[in-house]
Amino acid sequence: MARTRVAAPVARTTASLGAACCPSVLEAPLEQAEAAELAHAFAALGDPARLRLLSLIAAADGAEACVCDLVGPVGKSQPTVSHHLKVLADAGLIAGEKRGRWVWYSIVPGRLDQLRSTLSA
Amino acid sequence: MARTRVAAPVARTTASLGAACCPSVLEAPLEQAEAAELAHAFAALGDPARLRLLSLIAAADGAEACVCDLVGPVGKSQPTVSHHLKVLADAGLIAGEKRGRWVWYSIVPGRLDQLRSTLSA
DNA sequence: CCGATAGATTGATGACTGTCGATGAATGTA
DNA sequence: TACATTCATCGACAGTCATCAATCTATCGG
Repeated sequence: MARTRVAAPVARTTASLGAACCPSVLEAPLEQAEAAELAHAFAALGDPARLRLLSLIAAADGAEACVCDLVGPVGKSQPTVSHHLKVLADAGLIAGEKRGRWVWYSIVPGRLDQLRSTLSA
Repeated sequence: MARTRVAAPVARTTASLGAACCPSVLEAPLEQAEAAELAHAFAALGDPARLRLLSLIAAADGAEACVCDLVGPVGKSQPTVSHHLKVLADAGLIAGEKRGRWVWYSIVPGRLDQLRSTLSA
């Protein structure tokens, strides 16, 4: 791998979250705002291309990937991939870090756990 | 009275259930078909009204609710609520059972767990 | 500087989605 | 039978979304 990895992509801001951070869908009726926030995140997962991007990033070497490594495998044009990455980033699921000419995307730790916890009773 | 649920998710005490049922987003790159199937389910969760419907059903007495009990709280018209319930049912998240004049919707056990498991590493 | 590369942004387009009023099909009640 | 209730379906409309070609910005190598 010719590209040099410099630093750990993301600094964990908090310890392990997931349980007490966010409302559960099953425990009590959701407020409008809670539902809107959650729906925004799940909608980001509601596209096959974005799920594949997530899994490609997670499975990549060092758990990070640049856009150029994703365009081919996901089978979409570069602007489309860039768009989907932006949607995922806006939902807090991934984060990009520019290093040289490349932008390295990695999965935001804890965010998926957060969503996962909202699906348990 | 109490719904005669099918004998689906019972003897799965080994490991957290769902571990072997469906692909994880984070473990290996998803195939197109897997991604499409998962995205369909997450897309169903990607709407505030549907999340609220889920939580209303889960929190209802007996964990089931008829449409007439949902229209008011969710704040949408009856056809719209009916539409959202259909989307949730098509995603396998809820199931409806007609009893008399009412259709009682309940959350399909295990389906949310299944989705939840795809979000863990 | 110059050309090449990585990636984001813009603009256009076709498809899909959420929404509601009107209507239809079942079911229960007087 | 006639009427009311419950819910699904239909038709229409406005808004959003996924997609790509073209373009723009930033970075690197010479």
